[in-house]
Amino acid sequence: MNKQSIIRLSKYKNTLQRLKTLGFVKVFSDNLADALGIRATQVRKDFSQFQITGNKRGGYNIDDLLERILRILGKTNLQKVVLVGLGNMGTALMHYQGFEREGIQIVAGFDIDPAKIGDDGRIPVYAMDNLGDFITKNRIEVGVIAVPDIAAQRALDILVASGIKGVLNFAPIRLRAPEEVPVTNVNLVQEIENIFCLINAARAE
Amino acid sequence: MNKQSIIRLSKYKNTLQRLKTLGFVKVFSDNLADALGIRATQVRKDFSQFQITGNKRGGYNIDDLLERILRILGKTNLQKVVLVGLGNMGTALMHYQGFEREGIQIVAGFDIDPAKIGDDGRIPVYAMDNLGDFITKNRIEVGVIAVPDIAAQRALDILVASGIKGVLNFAPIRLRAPEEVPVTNVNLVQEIENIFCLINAARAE
DNA sequence: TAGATTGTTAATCGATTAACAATC
DNA sequence: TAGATTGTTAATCGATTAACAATC
Repeated sequence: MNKQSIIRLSKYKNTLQRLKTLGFVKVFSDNLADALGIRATQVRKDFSQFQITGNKRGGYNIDDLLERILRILGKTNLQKVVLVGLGNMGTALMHYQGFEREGIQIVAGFDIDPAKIGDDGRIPVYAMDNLGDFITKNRIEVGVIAVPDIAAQRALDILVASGIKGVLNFAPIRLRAPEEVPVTNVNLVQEIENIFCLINAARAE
Repeated sequence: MNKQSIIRLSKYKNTLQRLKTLGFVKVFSDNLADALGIRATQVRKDFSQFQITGNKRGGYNIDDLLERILRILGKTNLQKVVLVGLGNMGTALMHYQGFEREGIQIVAGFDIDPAKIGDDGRIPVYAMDNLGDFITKNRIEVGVIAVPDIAAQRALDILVASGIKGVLNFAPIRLRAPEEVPVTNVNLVQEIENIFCLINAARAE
């Protein structure tokens, strides 16, 4: 229901998976709160929202808890995404190991540059013309946009028209999407600007 | 004062720069609100917080407004940053054009891998051993961490010990830093997980 | 039982928005 | 002047936290 709590859900998951490798069997709201730097009440409130219950006195069973969270996060299956745009950022994302490790698979890349099209044996790269069809045929739910600003809205329109359900956008521009298609923006220039701004603000105090 | 309003400040800046290229001379709180998808009162409240005033009836002069905002954002000078870790993400950031365009300059990269050390004529890459000295000597204020999880805390410690003022961290791990050094995290796996989660939540409703 | 932990209700806090006086 | 827009105060909203009853 609440976007913040969904983000925390993903963090609980990571913490739980680590605790599990350490041999932990149960966990208390207090433990998770410490790990995330929040309050224990918040943890219990979050779980309450998703109808996750624990045992008074006994905390939460990690296996049960993880299963519930993974189901809520939609992680019971492999999560397939397509990548649109193979510039610097796109290429880095393509090679980034972290996704596979978390059950996220980039199944195909798309670019207008013919030189980038082909299959190096890992992830195939197709021409932009094939984007719509690919999404429809393979029922892809999530697309990542890593094209230049000017091409971003066009890319999004194709994704939406082909039935995409959600988008992660790296182009530093506000995209127009129908309400039912969530678009999350990652703007790296802005992130760095914010840090300088925080530094400046601290200096001014 | 408020982190949200600082982030918006950066967005106002982008919008204003675009309006300026279109030949606009003045702008109303309503215009900026539309551009950011927020309310006009919020825009005026933000400006009020930073002691930016406009003209009743006449809106805000774009040049004046931009100058004020750029000063608050610390954009009067070139913003120098160092990049620690030249894996996929680090390399992509190194080649990303968007920073230079906004007055952000990656002045050096650092990596443990000797094969990555050198100077291709654009941005020099040094051994990790030189990181601390470089920051101190060049009075670098912001560092970007793009090393693997396990190396991230160590990298941060060096940055902090050398007097860094703020950090952007791509390692998917919570780093411990002194309170006065803001650390902003970008976690791409988490961003994609959140999208899937939003999709799932929508389906459940 | 005594102590510890959950789950929920009520209070608090902070950020956004509505309302409106000031004024160009 | 009439109309439009700013700047601020007060109301609202949503999210976090404190308090505490339930109970293992």
